[in-house]
Amino acid sequence: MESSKRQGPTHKIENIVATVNLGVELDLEQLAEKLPVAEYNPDQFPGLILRLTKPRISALIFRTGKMVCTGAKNENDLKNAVHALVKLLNDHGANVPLNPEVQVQNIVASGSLNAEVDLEQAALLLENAMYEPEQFPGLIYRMTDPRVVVLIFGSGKIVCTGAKSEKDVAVAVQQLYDKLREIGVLYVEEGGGEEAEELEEEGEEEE
Amino acid sequence: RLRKWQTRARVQTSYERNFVQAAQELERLKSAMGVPRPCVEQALEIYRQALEKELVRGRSVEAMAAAALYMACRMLKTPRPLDELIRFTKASRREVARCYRLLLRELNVRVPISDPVLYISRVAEQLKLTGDVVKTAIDIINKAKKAGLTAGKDPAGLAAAAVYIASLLHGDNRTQKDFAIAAGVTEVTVRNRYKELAKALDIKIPIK
DNA sequence: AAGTTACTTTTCAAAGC
DNA sequence: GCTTTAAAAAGTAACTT
Repeated sequence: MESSKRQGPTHKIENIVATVNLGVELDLEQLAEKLPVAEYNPDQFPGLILRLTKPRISALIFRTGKMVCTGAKNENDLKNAVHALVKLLNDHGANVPLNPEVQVQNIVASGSLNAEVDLEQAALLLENAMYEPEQFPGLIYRMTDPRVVVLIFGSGKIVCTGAKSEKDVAVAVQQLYDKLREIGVLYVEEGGGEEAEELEEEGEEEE
Repeated sequence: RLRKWQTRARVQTSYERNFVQAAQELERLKSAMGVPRPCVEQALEIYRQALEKELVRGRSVEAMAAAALYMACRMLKTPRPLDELIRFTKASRREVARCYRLLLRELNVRVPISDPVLYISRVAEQLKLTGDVVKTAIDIINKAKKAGLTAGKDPAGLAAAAVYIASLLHGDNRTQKDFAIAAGVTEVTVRNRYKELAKALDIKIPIK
């Protein structure tokens, strides 16, 4: 009589952080002057900030020719953004290679276990977990296998961060789901019809 | 003989001097906040362990002492909100929180999970409420836990709402703001938790 | 009281203080 | 350790209307 239509976990990549080595030293002052959209305050931060609008991707460009790209939601957008940035730099005095080396450093994904989680119980049963509702509503779980950190909320929604590949995210999310089911802290809505005791009279409150 | 004394003094300064500073700071916090003596003693023990494991390196005595006191109060079931502690320390909440996490990870101590019930007595005490109100509030919190309404919520906010509802049920007339201030949260939070609890637990509030 | 905006947590690289 | 970027989750806070 139990329909096993448990959806299982789902997830979506929200942000990819990658480093790019252009291999050439850059004159940030000159670039900042030619690119009015660029932000460059060396006193505040050594990198020049460029924001692309199509897919909203930001780049931090350094004197050494190294660059950090953030905001991409998939590797394809990331590649296109890097190409666009290279062209933009070359159109404004720089001379960088067309296909620089790109390394994904961090992937952030959001998702859902499609089941509510008893965070208090999970905190007691999981090894590397920290749950401090006074400071943050999510349970912080450090996974060692794929080395990632997952924020788990009572609603079953999760955030996986620290992954180096999309596969790591998928593996981590599935492993987390299996572990939480195993220790029995996942609950599907219907569950056992719990009661809500009555306490007093009826009426409306108004001030 | 002089060199021997200097050597001993040097050994003592690395450990003893820091410990004495922490003890003075904890004594100051106790007076300023009205923390029970057992909590200060427990905090001193935690601080001593932190010193032995060299966790105080590169950190301010104040931040580590505040973190130790926060942890001690929770271990002895008389929690004080971190934001309340922060008002009496020079250290930023960021560093105190960082020290607390370091102590949590490096010392093999078990700090009980924040329990809204432990904040009920504090709120009731400040507002001088009756034991019956406290009992009803605890009842409400226990039902809320069973109904899965407490996950991720600030225990102080839950306690404030539970005591507020209990007061209404017992005919007391205190404003939401009174409970919010007593619990150290905003009226908005008390109102949100109150509505949520009253609706989910189907509690009917009598018109006064 | 509703809306906004903003901050809490986690992750990661870059260069320099 | 800090500075800057991005992004999500859910809760709390601080303003404005």
